[in-house]
Amino acid sequence: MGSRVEKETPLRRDARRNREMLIAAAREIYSDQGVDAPLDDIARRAGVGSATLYRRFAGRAELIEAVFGDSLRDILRAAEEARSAPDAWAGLTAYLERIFGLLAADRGTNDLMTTGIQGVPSLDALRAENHKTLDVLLRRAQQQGAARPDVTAEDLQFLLAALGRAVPGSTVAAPLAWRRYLALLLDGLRPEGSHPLPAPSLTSDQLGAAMLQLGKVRRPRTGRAD
Amino acid sequence: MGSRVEKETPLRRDARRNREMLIAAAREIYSDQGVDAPLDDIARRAGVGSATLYRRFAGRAELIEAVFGDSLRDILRAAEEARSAPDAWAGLTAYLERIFGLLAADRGTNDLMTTGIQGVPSLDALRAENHKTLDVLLRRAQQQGAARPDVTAEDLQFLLAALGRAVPGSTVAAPLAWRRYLALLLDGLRPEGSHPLPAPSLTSDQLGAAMLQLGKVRRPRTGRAD
DNA sequence: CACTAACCGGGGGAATCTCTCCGGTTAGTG
DNA sequence: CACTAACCGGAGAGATTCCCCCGGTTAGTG
Repeated sequence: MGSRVEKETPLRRDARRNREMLIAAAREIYSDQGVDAPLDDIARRAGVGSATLYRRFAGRAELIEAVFGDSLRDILRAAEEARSAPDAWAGLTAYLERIFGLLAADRGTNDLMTTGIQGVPSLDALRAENHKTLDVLLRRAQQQGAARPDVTAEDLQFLLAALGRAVPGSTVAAPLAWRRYLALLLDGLRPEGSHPLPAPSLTSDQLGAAMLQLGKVRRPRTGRAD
Repeated sequence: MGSRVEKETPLRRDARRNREMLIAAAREIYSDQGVDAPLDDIARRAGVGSATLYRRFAGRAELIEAVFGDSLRDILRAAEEARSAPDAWAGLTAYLERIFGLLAADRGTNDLMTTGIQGVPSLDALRAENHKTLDVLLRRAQQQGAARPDVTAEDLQFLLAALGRAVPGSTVAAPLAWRRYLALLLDGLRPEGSHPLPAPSLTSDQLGAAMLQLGKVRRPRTGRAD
């Protein structure tokens, strides 16, 4: 993986152009179909052969990194910013609303944030930042009496992934339905009328394992002969 | 798809035996891997050729029906029973706990109840009964002041599917973690400290479409969505 | 115990997807 | 404008999975 010196051999103009076309095509297709979309589809959409795709990117993870690197960095910055809200609950709400908006708008971003995709450096950074943000805001909200004290950042991450994963389904018919479910989730996090939670929260490692599983869902086929 | 069952031609003994072996094998494999497991795997586990499987069952849906018919009928009865609880909230809680227990224990049942698999008659009956149960219990709980008035049965079904879909992931590392998340969800449904919900609830049709999407991870056929 | 309709498993075609090989083409330079 | 290293796309190998065809086998009957 050590191709740290790409600068000394600049790509020829046609190669560079194809690389851009591939990234643009991947961005569109990922947005519609998610990051599991066939790589051949992406190559075709870019108007190049599949060999060219594999020549420019070692595999799916590297293409994802190229496509989402920038937008993930944007989210990262938003997370950092959210942490500075004086009213922690308001900050948490705004942050989650922003995240859900992204999950609803782009299937690829959704896959990235709700499953345990491995091998994308920017994604690891985002996950760490996301955890930190939720942890900080939740703790502060708890101190401020706005959030129930027995809920953890891992709980929030799990629920975010679980709900987020379902969002694209509802988005087809009702683009803004996610607001309703996020509001319901948030109300469950408030201290008023809360009942003690059973079972311990997931550990960070357990959460990672759970999210890895979330991605491994293959589609059930039921009607084959149509 | 008129599969008029001809009871007048009873299966030969070897054929009947193979049929039972196939159902038993499918039950085990579905439980581990979900209902999208390769049919060839099931045939191999049953010790027969794949042709035998296709000879006994028209396709995946018919095998699912044969495997889960009985257990689905059990759930159906439990639903009917839950509706008669005097304390609607207690009934609702008990019902959801029962459902989540099943979703956590069996991946096949999970697929059946959290996605929009088509072509399985028992499943359609179960979905109808499930909706009715949630609707009745929720309304009664609202009248009794135990549930917030602005939540609908469709909301509950959506959240049930969304959370249920994520349960198997957490089950690997922490078998009882789902209790925690169900408790959190339930607290969000209580009237104390609830805030008005934005956006309208999904309609029944929209919910159906959303659940259909939950199962589909990959793109449809060549070209358009079906 | 012989007969035959029903049954059986393996093998293979078709579709899909990942990744590589190879002969032809082109960008950039002297 | 000629040269060549870099680049290109199509074709295809290999894997996976659904589904059916075909020649051999067996359960049940007279």
